[in-house]
Amino acid sequence: MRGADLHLRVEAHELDIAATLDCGQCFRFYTQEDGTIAGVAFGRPLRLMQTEREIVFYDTSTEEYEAVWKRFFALDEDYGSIKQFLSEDAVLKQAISYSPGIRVLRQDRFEALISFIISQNNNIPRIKGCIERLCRQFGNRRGDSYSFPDACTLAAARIEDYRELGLGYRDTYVQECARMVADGEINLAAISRMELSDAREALLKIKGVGIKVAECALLFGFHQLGAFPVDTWMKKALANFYPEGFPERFHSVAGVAQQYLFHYVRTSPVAEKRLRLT
DNA sequence: GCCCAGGGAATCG
DNA sequence: CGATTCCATGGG
Repeated sequence: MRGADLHLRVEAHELDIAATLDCGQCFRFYTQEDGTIAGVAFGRPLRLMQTEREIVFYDTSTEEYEAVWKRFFALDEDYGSIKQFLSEDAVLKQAISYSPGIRVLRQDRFEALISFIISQNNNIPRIKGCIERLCRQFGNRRGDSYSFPDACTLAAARIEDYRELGLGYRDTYVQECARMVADGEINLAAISRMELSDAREALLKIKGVGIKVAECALLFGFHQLGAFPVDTWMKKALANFYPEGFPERFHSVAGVAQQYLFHYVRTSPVAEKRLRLT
């Protein structure tokens, strides 16, 4: 049963799907040879195309858009206000103007948690490959691709079945985390309702989840915009731009700021030069 | 062969 | 407490 193509009038500075889906917060979207971007989220395949004035959602419906994609892309949030607030800081203003269409996605919490366990001491292209193989092995077919597997499936799978995926030592972390979720030892729904500090504490009980992975899961999977992941890139950025520490007044949306900064220092040639100065 | 990649656990002072 | 060290894997 095919849906229609939905044309959404959005300017690129409000939502840039290429930057948003390729700035290290999600790992399941790829740019195709025809220029469209395709991937899977919440078990639903999606193919997109962006022009100057609109984004085309192929083969979907207004119902699916309202129920799933609007929320996934945070199009129900006022990013104008957030960006205006963060732009009070000169460095953030620069990072935001470099890629103003980035938004923090609302991803599935289990998928985000497992994905960022896999991300540790790993690079983005290889993380994407690992997750793709995980989905092919344990997920369900959805058109041309596969859904992200659920906790029960990952918990029940044998460790030998993980080995060919190339996760390295992280495979036991993934299996054990899935088991804790499947058994109810970790209640992700309950963590969703917690305040940030309690949610952090809860996630840190999972083996393979340290501070950085917890912050990523909270920001990208639990939509805690105050979560603030610091990886090797962010360490460089903070040392160069904020030697006195990141401004406290941005704490409520520090994660959003982090994502603009992360993308900026990772991909901007200008930022790269500035980072070399110290 | 080396180093690095959106780090974390185990161990040691 | 902080600081090492080891952990699999692939690309540059």
